[in-house]
Amino acid sequence: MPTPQSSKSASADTRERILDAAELLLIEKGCGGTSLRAIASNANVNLAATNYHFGGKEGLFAAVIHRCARPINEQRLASLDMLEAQQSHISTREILKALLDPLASNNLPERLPAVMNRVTSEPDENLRAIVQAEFSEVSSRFIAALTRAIPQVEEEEISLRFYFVIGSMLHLVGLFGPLTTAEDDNTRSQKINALVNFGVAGLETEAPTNIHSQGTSE
Amino acid sequence: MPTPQSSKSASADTRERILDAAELLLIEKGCGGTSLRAIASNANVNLAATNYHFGGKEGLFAAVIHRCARPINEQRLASLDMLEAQQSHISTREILKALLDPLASNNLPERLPAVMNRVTSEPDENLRAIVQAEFSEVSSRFIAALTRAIPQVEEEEISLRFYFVIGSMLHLVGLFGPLTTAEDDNTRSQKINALVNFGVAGLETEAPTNIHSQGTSE
DNA sequence: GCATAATTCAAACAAACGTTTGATTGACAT
DNA sequence: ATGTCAATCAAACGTTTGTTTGAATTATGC
Repeated sequence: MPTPQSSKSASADTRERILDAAELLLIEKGCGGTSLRAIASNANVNLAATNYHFGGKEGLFAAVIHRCARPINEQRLASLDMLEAQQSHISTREILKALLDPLASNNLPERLPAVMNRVTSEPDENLRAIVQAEFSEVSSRFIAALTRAIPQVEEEEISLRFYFVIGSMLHLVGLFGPLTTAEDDNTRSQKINALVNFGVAGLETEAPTNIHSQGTSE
Repeated sequence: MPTPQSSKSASADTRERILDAAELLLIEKGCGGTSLRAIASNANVNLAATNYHFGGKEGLFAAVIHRCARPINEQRLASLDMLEAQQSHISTREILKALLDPLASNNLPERLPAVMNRVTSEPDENLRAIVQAEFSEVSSRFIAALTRAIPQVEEEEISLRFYFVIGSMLHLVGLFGPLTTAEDDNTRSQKINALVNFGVAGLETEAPTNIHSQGTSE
């Protein structure tokens, strides 16, 4: 099992071509619907190269996830670091913008949102664990920041509402379309902004959760 | 291609056993990860029966989706009908409760939320079309009701926020766990209630969507 | 009871899958 | 030049896939 690391010049091209093709097909066909043969064909490499460089199908998709998630999560954490260094109290809106604005930035890999949307709903146990590990720091850091920003809501409720925002985000990037190469970035950032507004209001609401008959039905 | 309709007595058992097994495996392994052999084995029927009764793998999963989605969507539309018949103005909360409370009701097929969560993120084009057709009436009816309930927000924005709620809902039912047979129904309805509160606040917010620098970053 | 149709069954089909093998190529250091 | 190792290649491995076939079995109508 060689599993070589990225050497400087020789096979770096092949590795990235494989990752590009795998990323594209993962978005279009999903994880289970993408074969190593299709990846190798689209990447113009030999079939065996996929196993040679990534050890197998699972290792390949893990690499795709890592390559996609790392830069956006680093940007999120850097934005949060900057906020926490500059001000003592951070608003909910600032936190959500640090979390969501990177999705509208076009200097990031464009297909990133689609990969996230596809891979967070994979049934495969191992892939789910990889995704969870990739996002665990972002989750805990942002939940902690939101808990400080919204002291009137208890942490457990904040945590739940944070996952509501994540769900909205994933659904939204799914609506971006599977291949939004040159989609109107203006429209995209408008939708991200709408999600920020939606999330701020939802996170900060003090509506009682233990009431039994808030509506008139029943 | 016989594709028989459900005859009264004979093969109804087989059909439902196949649907049950397919539903369970669809939740656990996803659509692409489930083989007809595994379904037939778990259902204690012959492999060929799956193709005989449903015409193929795609027809089988379409039947699973239909059997799962129909009762809950009928309940949603019935609740909305009742609200619209009884009162001239309906609150956002009442509408969201009509949409989401069925997920906490335990007299519905329990595995329904998990099926929805799994199938709404399928890459397969045909399955996505089936799901979309199954939910199109619910979507349009509830968006229309929300537009009337929240006149201060334009319809396009309401539509977008509605899909945020749907995204939160799907993510939440994913958190319910893949097999929540006897999970604490109390906990589940509490989380649904939290989602209602979150959605009401997010839907009704009048935060401007065209502002350029609401936060302090940048 | 008998004919007719619906259903179940074991068996096989071709195709596609992930993975492995062993030879061949290329680059680079000595 | 030569020896060494990383990288690419064609080819095949054994499984598993969805689907089909034709006979056997069961239910149904007369």
